[in-house]
Amino acid sequence: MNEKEFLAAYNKGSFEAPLVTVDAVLFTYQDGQLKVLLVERSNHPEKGKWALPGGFISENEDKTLEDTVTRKLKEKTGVVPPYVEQLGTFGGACRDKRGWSVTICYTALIAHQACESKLETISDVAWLPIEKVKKMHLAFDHLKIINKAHERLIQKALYSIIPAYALPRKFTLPELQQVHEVIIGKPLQKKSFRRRIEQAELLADTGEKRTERGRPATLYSLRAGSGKYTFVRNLEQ
Amino acid sequence: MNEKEFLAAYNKGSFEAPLVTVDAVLFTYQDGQLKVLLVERSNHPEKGKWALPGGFISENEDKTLEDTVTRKLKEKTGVVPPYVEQLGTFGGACRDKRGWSVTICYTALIAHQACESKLETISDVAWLPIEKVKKMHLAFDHLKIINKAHERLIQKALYSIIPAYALPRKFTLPELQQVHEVIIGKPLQKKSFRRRIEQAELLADTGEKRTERGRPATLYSLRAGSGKYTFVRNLEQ
DNA sequence: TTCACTAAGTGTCAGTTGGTCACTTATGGT
DNA sequence: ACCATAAGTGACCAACTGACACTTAGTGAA
Repeated sequence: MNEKEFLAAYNKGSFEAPLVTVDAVLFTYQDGQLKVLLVERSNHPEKGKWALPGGFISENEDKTLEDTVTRKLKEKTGVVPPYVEQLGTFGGACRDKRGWSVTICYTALIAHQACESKLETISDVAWLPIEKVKKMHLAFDHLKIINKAHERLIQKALYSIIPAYALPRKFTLPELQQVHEVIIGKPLQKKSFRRRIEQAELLADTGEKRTERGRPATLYSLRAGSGKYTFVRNLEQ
Repeated sequence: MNEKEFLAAYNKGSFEAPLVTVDAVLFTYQDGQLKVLLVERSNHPEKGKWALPGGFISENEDKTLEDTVTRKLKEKTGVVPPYVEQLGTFGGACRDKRGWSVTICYTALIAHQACESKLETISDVAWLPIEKVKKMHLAFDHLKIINKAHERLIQKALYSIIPAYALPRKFTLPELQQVHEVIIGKPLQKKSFRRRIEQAELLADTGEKRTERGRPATLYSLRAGSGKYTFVRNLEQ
């Protein structure tokens, strides 16, 4: 079938288009764990199972795919996460029993504190530790998607300071190192970590300190405009 | 609109789903240049303009998105490229005048020799040098997509030997270096390049040599099973 | 006020990697 | 036999990274 034939069938409605959704793997750091935001499905198929937050494109409200994902995340968390990046698109004939489906997935990071109030008002949404999630049986192929998002996040933790977006605006270097360690799953050398971060010149010293047992730690924030230049070495993506 | 309402509208046909296509940026190395395979559009919209090869998902023929992209590339080149990787998905309300559209894009590499015979039989398909393409006015947002694919390919040329897939099965290290240099757009140091490649242990010495002025060059081939382990350093993608 | 405890942050050295460039090697042609 | 040409290597230096001991700045108890 060529393009002309396809479009003729499509316009007649005699062609079944794939179901298109936009989903997000939203990470945060809470209680020393890396957590993922999941939603309990209230509709068939896969009713009752945990799934990634997401939904259908709204041709009225959305101009871009990013509009869709941020709209959906705002519905669940009340805020737009500071970091959102496309992860990949998963599609196929068998991933949804209704037939061919395609989901465009995003990875996002947020400080859990930023959306605490909203989350308390919704019962079917929860932060779940990624280690626990990996043993669960999620809806569709969402576990595969989460695994891919985690793999990518590990790479980012090794070569960038993007994990900082999982923390509140002000944070200490030891805190940031903990986030990296939890993401990667193994301890990092303090000196090497700090060197890497400092060389990147992507953090701004707020001048403030935080004290709680031991020497006070300097509070840093992500430098303005570091959105696209968050990489420590001259790698990209 | 929640999921239930959406699905009700969708099933009634009262909801206009986005037009979903799968496209590919297929690169090759020919005559000292990096080239991209483009197709001249024979249908509205954008009729007559050059566009990326691609098309609609066939719910009969395709089980996965990779099936769609390889099927489409085989239609144009006669063969399935040895390297195909998802690049990203581009969607929005304005990129196609017909309304909301989504295109899932792939990057692919192939030796131009592998598809020469087929290409001679199709008149509206051509290898165009990327430098020329960047100054052209392509259909839809395809130039933006090609630029993104090129940026990603540059990163791969810096840290992997994936560009080897743009060459025939057997090639010399100086040839591979040329491909990398053309992709990156600047010369590379011979010794550093060779060290990087050798350390990766991803090439197999075929035992053969190729002579044409000067000392004969050793012919290498990509090691079997190096498909997913093509990276020189322990980076990922 | 002094001392112990804790955790942040630094100094330093050794091993590794990467850039540079001159050198050697293998071939064909004069 | 020698030269031209291009492949492939040796060797040095600078930069980066890991490892770990050390110093520093705070709290709280004697």
